[in-house]
Amino acid sequence: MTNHVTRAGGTSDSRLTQPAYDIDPDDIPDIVIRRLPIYVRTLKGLVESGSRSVSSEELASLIGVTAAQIRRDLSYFGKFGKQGKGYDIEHLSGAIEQILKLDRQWPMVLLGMGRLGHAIASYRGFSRSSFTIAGLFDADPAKVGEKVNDLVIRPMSEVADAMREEGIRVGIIATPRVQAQEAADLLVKGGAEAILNYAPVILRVPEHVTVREIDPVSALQSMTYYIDRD
Amino acid sequence: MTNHVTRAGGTSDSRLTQPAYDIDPDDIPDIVIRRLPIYVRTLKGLVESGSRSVSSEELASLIGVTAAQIRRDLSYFGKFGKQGKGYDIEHLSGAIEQILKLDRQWPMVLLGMGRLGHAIASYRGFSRSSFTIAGLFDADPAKVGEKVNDLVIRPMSEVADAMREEGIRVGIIATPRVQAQEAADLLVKGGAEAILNYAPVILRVPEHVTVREIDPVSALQSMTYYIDRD
DNA sequence: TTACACTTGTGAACGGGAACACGTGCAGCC
DNA sequence: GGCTGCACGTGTTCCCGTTCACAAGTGTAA
Repeated sequence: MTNHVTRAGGTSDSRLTQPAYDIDPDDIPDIVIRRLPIYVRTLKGLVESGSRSVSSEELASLIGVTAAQIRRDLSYFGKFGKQGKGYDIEHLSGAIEQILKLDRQWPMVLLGMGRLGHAIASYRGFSRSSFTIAGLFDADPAKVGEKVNDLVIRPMSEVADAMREEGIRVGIIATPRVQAQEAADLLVKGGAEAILNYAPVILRVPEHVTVREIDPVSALQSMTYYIDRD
Repeated sequence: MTNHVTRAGGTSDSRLTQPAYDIDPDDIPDIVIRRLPIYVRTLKGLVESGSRSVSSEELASLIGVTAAQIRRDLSYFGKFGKQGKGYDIEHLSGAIEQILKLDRQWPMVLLGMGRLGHAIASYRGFSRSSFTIAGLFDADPAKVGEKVNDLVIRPMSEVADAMREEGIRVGIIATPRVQAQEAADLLVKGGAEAILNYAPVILRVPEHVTVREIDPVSALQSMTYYIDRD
């Protein structure tokens, strides 16, 4: 995690071009990075509604944060707005997508093809974004060979090789809890740099690998704390 | 959100009893609350492995946080440990479950019975915890009447009434994006205090309603930022 | 019984992200 | 074309969660 973020070249949008050289990704709080997808999503909604530009104030009220926070967040990456005018929606949206490297397709492997794995494999939300499930894997020989959405389930042992061959660096873990760490190790062996973990375990991975947890049960378990009456 | 947290009565475990009166839930950072389910989960894992007690140090390294943080987190709710000894695993686990109100069953309604809704309805992770899906709802008349795991899909218009009748205060939204706010409004109307939202939208809800987002696409989109090479 | 090793609970210090507040520059209008 | 006002970008302040550090309590062993 020591390279620089916004690559030269890319789009030919010459107005509103930001410098954005010499930004160390490590200097930007992760919390800021996690807000960026929300900004993109909201901006795309605004495009649909036909707007050309937004102020930080409007965007903020749409998202439910403060305008100052949006301005500060964006300032980490450059200058995207015009004083007195606001932000050009399409431009800003594109710029953030570029920052997040969403201006390309990301193939992913999916590990664990039980009920959850099947559901994820069929989930349409991924394909609508920049992500494609390109490989399905399961440790159970009985499941290997089964066809799901034009993909054949392959044996777990082949994950690392498949990732290297196909240049895949994003993995999804949907195995049972006890096999999740093992799955993570395989992903790391295959060169994974990003892991989406649906198993309720804290994974041990090297420094350079990012992990995000999807944990609906924890989410529910923390919400009940706030429920008032019995 | 102005009542007090740890109710009197409950378990009869008289050793290691903490005071815990006069704790205002609002005074405790939400981030702390969100860590508690992880503590419980880890403690339960330790029970299985046969241990009797843990130190904050051990627990911390298991979870991947600092020992000081665990001690501080727990201190918001009372005194659960013994100096020189650590924490009694079973007791601490039970105490946190009580704090989170996991010492009972929470029935939930599930709104939106598309692919995602079906997957959630069949998800075993909920039933293994303190949560049960008690009602399925969809706006599409064609889906109404369909039976899924012993439950019949009911029309969306009946949500609020059903919740009040059955005393349900937790809802899951699995509708398409554009119907999610509408679904949230119905849940609020039915008296929901906790909403688990799988739709990629920011929901507008009254102050006293807690919402947690499950958003795998955002998670992926923020991770690609950190991926190094092309 | 005393000494010692261990670990908690918490006051105090620290650090980092959020919010404030304003100088600056662009836009639009008379 | 000059003037007015709006909204960005950012130096500064503030706040809150995290970490430090240690006094005090507990168990063990000689």
